[in-house]
Amino acid sequence: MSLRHAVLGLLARRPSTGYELARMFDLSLRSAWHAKHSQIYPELAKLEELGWAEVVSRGPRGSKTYALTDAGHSELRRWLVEVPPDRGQRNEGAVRLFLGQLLGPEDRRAVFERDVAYVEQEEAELRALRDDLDPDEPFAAQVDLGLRINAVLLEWLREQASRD
Amino acid sequence: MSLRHAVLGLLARRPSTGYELARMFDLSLRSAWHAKHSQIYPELAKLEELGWAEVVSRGPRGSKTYALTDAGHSELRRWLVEVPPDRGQRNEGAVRLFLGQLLGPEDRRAVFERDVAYVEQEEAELRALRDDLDPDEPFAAQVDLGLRINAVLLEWLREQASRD
DNA sequence: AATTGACCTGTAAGAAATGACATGTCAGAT
DNA sequence: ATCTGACATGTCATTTCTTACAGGTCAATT
Repeated sequence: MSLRHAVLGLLARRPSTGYELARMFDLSLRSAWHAKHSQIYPELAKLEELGWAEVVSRGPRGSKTYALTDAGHSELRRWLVEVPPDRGQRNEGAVRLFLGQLLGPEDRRAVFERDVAYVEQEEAELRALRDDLDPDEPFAAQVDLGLRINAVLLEWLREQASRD
Repeated sequence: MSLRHAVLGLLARRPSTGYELARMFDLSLRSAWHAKHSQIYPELAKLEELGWAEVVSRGPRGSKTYALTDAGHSELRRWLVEVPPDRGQRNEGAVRLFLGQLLGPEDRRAVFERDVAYVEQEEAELRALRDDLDPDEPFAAQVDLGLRINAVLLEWLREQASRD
């Protein structure tokens, strides 16, 4: 299960509340993993039970900020370094790209143009993110990768949209 | 649920048995969606029940070849064209890339080098696939996209592995 | 003073996915 | 003749994920 280690990894970046983690899954991590708050809160409880995270402070609205324990840090490292990655993925957008060839010319064009619009918007968001990021923050490399992949995807989509 | 439409899409490409579908999920579709045979067989039964697919022939070892019905084709088209894509994805490899920044220089290098090796191998497979593919087969464009994304990923991974 | 919207945490039923179990066929090699 | 490996289909218990329900706080606007 990757959710556990995704949460562990986000907490390693900075101590957070469940609410903040939910937002991170929707924003920075959205092109890698997705999780709802209804999964996150029980998972935080589980991490605490395992001794990998603990509540380090409580906010005025009942919020609980979790941080990794030493055991949590070493578990995260162990997982990243020693556990062979599970390469299987679930990506509906990619399934659609794969199946786009089945459509007739008009439908195909419409579908690819919809995707072009989406990727363009994502590109704008990534650019904005990069521009107000400390350039020597380590996370900048990941944003850069996102931009590069978006660029080739956009080029390919445009080729497909203008095909026939 | 995308599994349903992924199966529908594979059957639209060519009528297949559950066993063949399972292999396609492991091979051609592996970077987009993953499904085990234990999910595929019940799904085929469901598709038949919905009237979207039917058994068109039976092989000597009890195999059943399914094909789309007309209703199945129009459902697939409807989904591709009219249903807004679910952009949420699950990709453990991407989570790991995202979290790689948390590691110390040595661990990070080892992890990125493992990924380089994996992507190189995948690249070789994609090249082989492209080379024995009819160049005007529509599927060739998808293989090409895979190769382009692999290329930028490989470049980025090498940069990361040789950083510091 | 009331309202709105962001913040904040949880639970529970049901759907989807995995891993293990279970069974059998057929072709080719030893 | 036996064995191995690919072919082939299914079920079931458990785990994971989604959707819907449910409740409460606080700051800023009206």
